[in-house]
Amino acid sequence: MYLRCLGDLRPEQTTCSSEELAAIAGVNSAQVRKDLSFLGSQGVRGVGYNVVDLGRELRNALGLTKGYSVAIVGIGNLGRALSNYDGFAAWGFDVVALFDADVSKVGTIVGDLEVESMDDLERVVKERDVTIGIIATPAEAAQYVADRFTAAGLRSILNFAPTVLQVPDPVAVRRVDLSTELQILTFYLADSGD
Amino acid sequence: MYLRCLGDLRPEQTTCSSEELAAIAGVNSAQVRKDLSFLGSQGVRGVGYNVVDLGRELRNALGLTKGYSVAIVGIGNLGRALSNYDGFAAWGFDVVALFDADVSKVGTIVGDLEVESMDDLERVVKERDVTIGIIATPAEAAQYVADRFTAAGLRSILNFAPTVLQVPDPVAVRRVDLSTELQILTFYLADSGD
DNA sequence: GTATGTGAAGACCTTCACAGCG
DNA sequence: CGCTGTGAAGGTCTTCACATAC
Repeated sequence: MYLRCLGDLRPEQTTCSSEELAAIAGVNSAQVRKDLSFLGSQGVRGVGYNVVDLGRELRNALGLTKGYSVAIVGIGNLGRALSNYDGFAAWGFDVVALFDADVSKVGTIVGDLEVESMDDLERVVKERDVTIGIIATPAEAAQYVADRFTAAGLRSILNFAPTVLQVPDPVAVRRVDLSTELQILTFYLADSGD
Repeated sequence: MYLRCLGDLRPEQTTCSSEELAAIAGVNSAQVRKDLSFLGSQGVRGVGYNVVDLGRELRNALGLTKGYSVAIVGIGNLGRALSNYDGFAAWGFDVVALFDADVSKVGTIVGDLEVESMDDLERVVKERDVTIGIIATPAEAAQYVADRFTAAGLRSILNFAPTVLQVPDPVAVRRVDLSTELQILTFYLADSGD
């Protein structure tokens, strides 16, 4: 988030205070300093943080120094949108493979990639050095895909299916559940008497 | 999340323990009981929670008893995917309006809706009783759209643009940032020495 | 003077452990 | 006996406040 906020600054701005970052990120300035202190002492007292240095250190800590190859399973509306999402490339993420269980979709072209068969998942993951798998399938298929990803050696999964995945310990899963987000909003609506 | 987990149970299952829910949700069983105690005493000692009753109470607390109308601004890949997303309807969310600033998109049909002009936003929001706004625009436009939404009286915004929105107090914003999710995964990768 | 880095305090969230009820 | 509901304990995260450094 802080890395993104740095991008919101005017390009000519060389230095940035915790107060300023806090305002952009919408958090407390003490929070910013605590968080950034994780990187070691990057700031200069009386001045603030050097924008370029801080950006480099954040990228470093996040492991964004090299590119990552991403595979997407489930080429429905969401999978297609993710395949074409510019935001990934901007941060060094490269979508290198698309899969779908539906044989009628296999072979079709989405963006500049061909949809491939689930049969080839393990092979392709290895050949193209995929490190992150995205699940954009219906809920029923998600656990199966997660198992296949895990078997293929992936240790990072982004799950858009509305299910909690069971995965072995070294595998990290992030879940994005669109309906849940809306439900959380309606909770606030109900709470404020609407 | 618990509401979703209830849906994962076998249909004939009338009762469900906190232990069982915890396993499905991937959390501690004490957590489940604490969370559900927010609803008042719904469980029966020695037995568990009545699935139907618990579902009703959760729906109630979340304010999911009535339907909500949703408007989407920004009909790119993501906006289009969201327009067609089945998962919303299943929880009583009804996408009733699509907007885009690009005049060449205005008038085109996406799903069963026509993309409308930003000029009509306030009018349409009122006419169709929209309560939730989804922002699927580029980052640059997001704050402007949020301001328009706020001016139109919306108090719930789901933001897919990679920006922190500044909104007045009664407005609730949830942010879903796809790139950030991937970056969090790479942090774990870096952390575990990959 | 200004802004960081950080102990200490406070708020919040999670887990334990068990009394109490069906 | 089984499982909830919940005080108490234990964590973790956030904020305050100020010594410290430029």
